[in-house]
Amino acid sequence: MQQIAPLARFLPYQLSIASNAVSGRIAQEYRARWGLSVPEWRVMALLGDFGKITQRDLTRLSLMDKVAVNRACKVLEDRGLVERTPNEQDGRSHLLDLTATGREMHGQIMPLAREMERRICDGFSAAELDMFRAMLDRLHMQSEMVDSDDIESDNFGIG
Amino acid sequence: MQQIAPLARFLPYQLSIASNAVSGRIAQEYRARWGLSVPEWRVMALLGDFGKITQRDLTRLSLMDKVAVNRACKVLEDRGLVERTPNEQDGRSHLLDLTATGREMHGQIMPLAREMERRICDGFSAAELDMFRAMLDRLHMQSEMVDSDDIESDNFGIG
DNA sequence: GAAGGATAGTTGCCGATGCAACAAATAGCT
DNA sequence: AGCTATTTGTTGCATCGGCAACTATCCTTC
Repeated sequence: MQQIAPLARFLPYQLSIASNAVSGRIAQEYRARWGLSVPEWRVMALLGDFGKITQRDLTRLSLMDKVAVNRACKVLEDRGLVERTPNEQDGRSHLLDLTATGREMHGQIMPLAREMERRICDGFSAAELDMFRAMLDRLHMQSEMVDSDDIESDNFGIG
Repeated sequence: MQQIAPLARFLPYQLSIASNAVSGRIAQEYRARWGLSVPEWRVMALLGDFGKITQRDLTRLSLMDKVAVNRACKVLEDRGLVERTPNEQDGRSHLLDLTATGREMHGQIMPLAREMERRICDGFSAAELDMFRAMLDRLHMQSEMVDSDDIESDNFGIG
């Protein structure tokens, strides 16, 4: 058991456990302080920035599943943090926005988010973080471009 | 909707969606080709490298929950890819290892893993990837060191 | 060697997440 | 206008993953 597992150098794995650790730590904080789940927190963050938008807009902005957005909105509405008004341009959807209570909570939530981000990233320069973000975005893109058939045909590059 | 959402610059969020995209893409591949879940794949990778070890060892090496390891082992055993032999040093546990069939599958799985990693990381230098891995590990560590009470006491650093 | 505590593995349960199917409304085509 | 396809939001269902509780075995201490 002295040997370092190759798994520990498999980048998708390292990415996964780092992401789980960071997200888990932040989720724990929001749950403990305000009883908010991650999707709920994301919706509040977006509504605070964008004001009256639809669930569809929230889905696109958050990159979450529309069902996750819908459930988060429902919970927030039941808690009186978010309100819906009819959308006169489109009868299928509603316009969502923070209530006064929701706006007040948003004012506490965002500073905590920034502070936790700052602490988690403590010790890295702005340039390092920018490069890190750029790499994340590119890995994200490139993972979606990998073509299965392509891999199949060359026998994993070992044939 | 022209504005770039601040959420898109929130590092834990970027980390989360990048990780989900990468893991999801790879998980899809393993599911389609061999019907393996991510935990099952990880167990096979570790058994291929370490040979006869216990579930406890697998839990430590994989950083997964012991329940996840147990369920993965059970599925792999039922599929005839993994076998248990009694552990003479400790009657509570068994020694797990790949069967001949499992070893054959392992021989196909690992090249695919490396090839997908290579394609997802295509365009980055070894130095960039090393730095990226180091940052992942450090973010992981630092997220676990953030102290709630500490944040509480300074009112999120906003006075 | 018996008792108490620790550890390995297992099971059940609950919450989170995602997809498929659906209803309501809109948009496009003729 | 009327028919069809698309889009938005919603519900139900299956799955996944983690935690708590439990059993069996081991270790320590007396």
